[in-house]
Amino acid sequence: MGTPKTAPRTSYHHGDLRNALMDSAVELARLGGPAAVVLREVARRVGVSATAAYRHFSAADELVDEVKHAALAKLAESIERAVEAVPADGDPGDVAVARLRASAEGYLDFAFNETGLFQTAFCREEMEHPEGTEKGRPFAESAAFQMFSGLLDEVLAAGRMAPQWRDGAEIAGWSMVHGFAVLTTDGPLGRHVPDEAKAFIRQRTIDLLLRGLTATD
Amino acid sequence: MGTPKTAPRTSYHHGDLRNALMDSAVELARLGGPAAVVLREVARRVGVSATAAYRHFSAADELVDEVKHAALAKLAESIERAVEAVPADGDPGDVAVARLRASAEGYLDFAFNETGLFQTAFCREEMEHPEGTEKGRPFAESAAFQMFSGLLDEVLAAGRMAPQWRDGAEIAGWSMVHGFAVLTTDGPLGRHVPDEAKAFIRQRTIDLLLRGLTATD
DNA sequence: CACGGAAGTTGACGCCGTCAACATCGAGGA
DNA sequence: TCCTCGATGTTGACGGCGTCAACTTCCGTG
Repeated sequence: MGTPKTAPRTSYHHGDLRNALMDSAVELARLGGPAAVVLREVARRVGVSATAAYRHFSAADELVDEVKHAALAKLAESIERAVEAVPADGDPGDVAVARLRASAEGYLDFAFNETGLFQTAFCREEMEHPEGTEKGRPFAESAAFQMFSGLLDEVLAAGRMAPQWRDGAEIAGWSMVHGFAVLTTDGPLGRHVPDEAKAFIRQRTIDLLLRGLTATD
Repeated sequence: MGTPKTAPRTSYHHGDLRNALMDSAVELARLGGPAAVVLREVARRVGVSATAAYRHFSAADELVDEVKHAALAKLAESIERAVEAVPADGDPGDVAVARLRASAEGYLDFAFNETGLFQTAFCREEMEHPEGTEKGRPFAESAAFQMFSGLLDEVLAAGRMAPQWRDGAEIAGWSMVHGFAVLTTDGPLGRHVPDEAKAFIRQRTIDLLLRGLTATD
């Protein structure tokens, strides 16, 4: 525990402490989720006294919130990567649906491959962010949510979705993917379900979602 | 804080300390979620020294886990109540679908009305429970899950669901309802979405799920 | 070149979970 | 009847946590 990762610095001042603390905190979150982001441990790893962090963060919770938003950004990246990897040729409706599906896959890939960061991204917001700022902003304006919303618009425009089902579809769809991620990572399905079963129900869950969104009744 | 809730006891021994601690812990969880279940505070409220709890729980985490399972049981009750309230007359298919819908409503009612307990029910399992015991048992054998599974069987038997979609439907459906509950209680949708909007997307989410499950292709 | 403020340090406080050692009480055998 | 012994509580202490006040170091600017 608490092994310093960098050689002890030479000068009294660090020079880039804020970033160093963030990097260390993100690493801890990656390995152990939000609970692992412990101020004193973060400082220890950077080789600095615990209270030094207070020159850059108003409280430990603020540091966690920064990590949280970094994790959210990485999640958005994972989704975007998956969506962009879908070949754009072929029937526009098929492409739109494939891209939507890919967004769910990217979401779940991140949840499984970066479980600690995923948990941190959705842990309780500790600080109150002022209304106007980037972090106080409604989740509906976040990068990931906007992307998902755009993908649904594509599906609608391609005629693969009944217009009366468009409204609220972001949240309904998000709920399903997120719920599956939560239940199968830190949740009750995490430990007792073998991996191949998880892979099956993962596809099942996405299939069911797409079926609900694109059914033609 | 720390106001004792009962008159200071008269005898050296409490007599029913384990239950008293549990009640107090459940109350704290109800008000503040899993993080509010603090061993010293629980003991303080019961009017007993902190270490007395160690005669009944091996560690603080064990106490939290007990609360967790109590909360899970209450969730199952809420679902059951909602399902039983559905009138059983009319077309069997309609009844089966209505009961399935009611289970989702009962789930979400609990999440919104008892947010602290809901969060506690799904917080990370702190202790390792031995394989065979009631608490080490797979979630798939829990009361709530079994009930949900039975409701899906009813829908299938009533011919309102294509058989090839039955497999894995518990988890897919559970994911959607759970995801919505998580996102709108402690999650990012909790603070910024007004209540009437929540009510709309709540129905939307359930509708989408039922549509996916019962669509006739 | 002095000097003022930004960026680190030390030491302390109260909170937490936990342990070891001690105190109290009630049930059951001598 | 009394004695004892195990179950159940208590006290005091330890280390770890977040945080504050007071002090120190160093760099950029006038």
